[in-house]
Amino acid sequence: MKLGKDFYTRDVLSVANELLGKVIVKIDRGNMFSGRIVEVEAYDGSIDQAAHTYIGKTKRNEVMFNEGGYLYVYLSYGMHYCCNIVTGMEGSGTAVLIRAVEPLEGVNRMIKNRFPNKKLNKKELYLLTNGPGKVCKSFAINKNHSGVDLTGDKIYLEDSKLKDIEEIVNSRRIGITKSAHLPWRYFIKNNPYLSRK
DNA sequence: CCACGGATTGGCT
DNA sequence: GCCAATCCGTGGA
Repeated sequence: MKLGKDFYTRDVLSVANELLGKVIVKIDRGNMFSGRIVEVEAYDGSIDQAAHTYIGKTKRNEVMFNEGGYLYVYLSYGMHYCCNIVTGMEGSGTAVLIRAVEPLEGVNRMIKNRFPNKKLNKKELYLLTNGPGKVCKSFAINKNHSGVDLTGDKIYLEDSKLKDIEEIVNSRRIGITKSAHLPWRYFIKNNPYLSRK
C-alpha cells in the first residue's frame, strides 16, 4: 500500500525512524525500480547547521521547504545526486536523506545504470545501493526529480513492516562537519546493504 | 566577479 | 587509509 500525505507531514525524526523497512518505488516508462530502505539521516534547518535549509530559503533548497511528501534532490561534490524525503509542515525545512537501500525489483537495470559494461559477482551486488549517491545512480534519479510529489505515481513509498529480528539503531551522521554531534543517522542493525557499520 | 568547499565515490597505496 | 574528480551554491569584494 502506498504511503499517503499523513505519513510525511510529521516531525522529521519520527519519519526518519519509520522510513526504515519501507519500500521506495520508481516507475519510469514501464521500468520499475524498488528497494527497501535500510539507512537514513534526518536534517532539520531550524536547529541543524548541516541542513541545506539552515541558511533560509534559496533557489537550491526551496523544495525542502515544501510540506512533507516531496522528493528533494541535490548534486553532491559536483558529481553525485542524493535524494531526500521532505517532511513536516510547509516551511519547516526538514527532510530525510536516503543513504542505503536493499535492491528488490529492477536489479538488472540498476546494474546497467551503475556499471554500464560490467558483470557483477555476488559480493559486488552489495555495492549497488549502499550509499546515497549509489542509490540515485541505480534508480536513475537526478535533479529533474527534485520536487516530485510522492503521493503521485512516478516515485512513491510502499508500506512494509520490519522483520521481527531487525533492530533500529542510530549514530552520528556521516560526512559532515557542522552539527556533527546530532545522532540523527538511523539504520537497521547488521543489514548487509549499509553504507558503513 | 571570483574563491571556496561540500549530506560522495572509487581507485590506488 | 588517502586523495582526486568535478560542479555549482553561496558569500565576500
